[in-house]
Amino acid sequence: MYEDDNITCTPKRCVLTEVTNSSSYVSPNANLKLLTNVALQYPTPPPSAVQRKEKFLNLYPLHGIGTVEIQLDTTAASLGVEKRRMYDIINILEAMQCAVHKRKNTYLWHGGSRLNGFLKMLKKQGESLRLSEVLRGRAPKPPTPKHKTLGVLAQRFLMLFLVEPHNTLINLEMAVRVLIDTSNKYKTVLSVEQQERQHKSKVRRLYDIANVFISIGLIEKVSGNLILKKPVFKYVGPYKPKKADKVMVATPSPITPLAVLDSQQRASSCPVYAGKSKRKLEFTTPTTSRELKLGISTPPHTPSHKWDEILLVADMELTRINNGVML
DNA sequence: AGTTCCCGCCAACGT
DNA sequence: ACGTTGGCGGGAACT
Repeated sequence: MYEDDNITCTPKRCVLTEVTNSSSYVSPNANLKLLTNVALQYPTPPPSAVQRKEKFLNLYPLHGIGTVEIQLDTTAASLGVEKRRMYDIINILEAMQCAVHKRKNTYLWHGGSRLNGFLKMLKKQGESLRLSEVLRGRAPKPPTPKHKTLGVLAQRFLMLFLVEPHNTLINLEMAVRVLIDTSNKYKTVLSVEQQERQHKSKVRRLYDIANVFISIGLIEKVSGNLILKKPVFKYVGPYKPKKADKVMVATPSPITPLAVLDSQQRASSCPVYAGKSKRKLEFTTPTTSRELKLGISTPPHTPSHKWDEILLVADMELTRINNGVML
């Protein structure tokens, strides 16, 4: 994937004099200038920013290169992006265990070697967090840590897919509602528009995350959705959660988000953000956690019907709206 | 007019 | 102090 993919057609080839209407000889330097000017006459590809992630993964592919060190500053330079943007990418990748923070400015790149195992663990954690139920408004949202939010958000976003039947469609709005704990223990009641801004902000984060996930082939954007105007995503990654057993349509039970649900959260159930050092949030490595054999004994078949999927999403939307109304 | 995402301020943390 | 990370939201760029 190269960034000039955007150029839909190659400009017709012609001699310099044809475009510059100058026929006299010019020095190489002047020639260069001319070329630059000429180049500017043609449609330029958009300042490849969306492709930052692709560029990065081009440099550090998921497979093929072993374990290598990544220097943030030099990588940023070679990608032609500011360093700040490197964090956006690497934090998400780190949350997927593709890289570990080694020391200042340095990450160790593992690529996708640990991905499968990690996905299994994420699924486990997603179950511990009862995300399936949270999705349907039947369980309290897990508390969100205050640090490493991008990484945690990324992990939990992925958990949603892993915990649900395969091919479940998830949209960002819904994910944010589910994943972001809006309860602030300090009665600093956020105004409606504050909540609004916060929500939008989180959706922005999720866009970044989703794009990285797309880049590493974990999810796909499902376009042409006629029912919901917002984009929905589906999991297409390596480790298939489970065979879709009969897509069940969640009961649209409007529930009171936080009132009904008093949290009997157990910290033990979410090792994701264990560790209390403010910044130092290690994401649990599969090596340290005891072996988790996932007993997915879900044989069923019934290849999920597209409409069932859509219904499910629509239903979740409904639930979401219901919840929203009662905020 | 809404969706998607770029960009950079600046705070929180580390040294 | 000063450098490194990264939360966060305005608003540009795209539909």
